[in-house]
Amino acid sequence: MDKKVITRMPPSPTGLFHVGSVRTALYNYLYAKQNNGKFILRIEDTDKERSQKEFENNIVESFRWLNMPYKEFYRQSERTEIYKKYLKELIDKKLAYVSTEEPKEKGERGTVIRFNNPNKKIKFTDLVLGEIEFDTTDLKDFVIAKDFDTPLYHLAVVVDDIEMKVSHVIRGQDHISNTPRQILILEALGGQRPQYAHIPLILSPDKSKLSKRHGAMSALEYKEMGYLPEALLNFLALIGWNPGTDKEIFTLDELLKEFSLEKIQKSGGVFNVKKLNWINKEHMKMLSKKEIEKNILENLPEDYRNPKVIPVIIERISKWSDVGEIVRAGELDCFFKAPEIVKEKLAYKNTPLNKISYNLELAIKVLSDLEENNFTAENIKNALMLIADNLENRGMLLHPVRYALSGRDNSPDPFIIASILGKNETISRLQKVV
RNA sequence: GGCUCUAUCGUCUAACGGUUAGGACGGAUCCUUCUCAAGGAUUAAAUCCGGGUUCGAUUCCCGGUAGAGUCACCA
Repeated sequence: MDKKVITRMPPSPTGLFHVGSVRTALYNYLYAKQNNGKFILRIEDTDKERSQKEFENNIVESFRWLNMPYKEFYRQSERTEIYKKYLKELIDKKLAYVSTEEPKEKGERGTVIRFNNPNKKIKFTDLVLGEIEFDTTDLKDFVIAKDFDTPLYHLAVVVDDIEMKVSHVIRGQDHISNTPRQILILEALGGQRPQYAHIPLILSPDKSKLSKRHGAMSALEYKEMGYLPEALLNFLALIGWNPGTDKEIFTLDELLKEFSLEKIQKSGGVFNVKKLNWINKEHMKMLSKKEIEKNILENLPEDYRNPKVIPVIIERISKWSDVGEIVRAGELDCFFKAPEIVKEKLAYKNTPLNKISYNLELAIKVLSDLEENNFTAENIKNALMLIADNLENRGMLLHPVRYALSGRDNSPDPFIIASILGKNETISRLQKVV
């Protein structure tokens, strides 16, 4: 009978929950859930100085946004008595000792509790990296607690993993050198060794560990930027893992089906925002019309909230905050107010202006013949193309019409713009220009 | 520097020891209504170096080199 799979995510609330941790959490979550196991969130706040409630809130909120529910929640700061019990046991068995020493730095104490290092070789099999061996001699008798009420990281982690019956420790490779220390404590306590899986780090474009100066780091910043949580998860999952097939777009459910520890990469992967944007766009395409509409409208300034412009916007964005960018760039202005027209820009290549204005009058004529309720992009296109195709170049008609309506060098095509503006406004803008 | 780990296109990656080394993002070119966007097509682009083992190494072994992580009374 296999033991129950229990995984955990142990962030310390000393900063905003960042994307590297999101991926670690995701792998832990997926592995537990696909094995009918249990996923635990454990706040590692033993450092009273650096831990802050607002960061804990940020962690919890991140999990909520990402839709990764955990079955149990713990705070190490509430478990002091438990650590104390184990600490005493260690000391009773002479596996640790109270050490009185000269403080080397300010803030250091005169007495601390040190682990009695047996100075041996520790070997373990990592699920990602394979066999790994460390000589723990150079670790010396490391400190495991400042006093009985102030346990330090390694002690707290090991005690909790024993108490919570954690079966798989899935964490970043930056923790690999912590593993021998923790195994030492684990053995002293007589606990059962979990399986270790040290996953590759997420790197900055310069290949160093991801850091703040390379852009957004915290999970919730991606929420602010209007990324979809499932897309972020999809993207992160693919750094350091792949299904072995060509499939790249995954919902959380699909990830749950396909994820496996065996296919995790050994070396670090660079965080590539362009790929994130592409993945996010693919996820946006899976959204219902209603959801898309709601999100775009929310990101539009109030006087720009016309549902008609949604089709124009959706094909130009890869995340919701891009809506604001488009507005700021003035790309939507022509739908809401008459543009400023520069006469010289009206001409297509070197077509003389009198020829242009003649073509424009032709356009006004056919558009006037269209019924108000038939004024669709499709019908406008048909009507205008009839004229344009008889010209030596379609641009001789299409360009001035588009420019007259938009006042921009680059814009959506004239048919879409006209259909959004409506018959009256379209014709009035064209007439004004003529 | 010590310890540990890693090494395929710019990036993420695929390839029972035998493939024209495949896919995706990004790039370039072209097409699709003048421009933009979206879409489609095409294309450039990689096995770190040197030895072994083998009939045959991207793949296995060794050595270099390069990179990363870590060396707290933080986690």
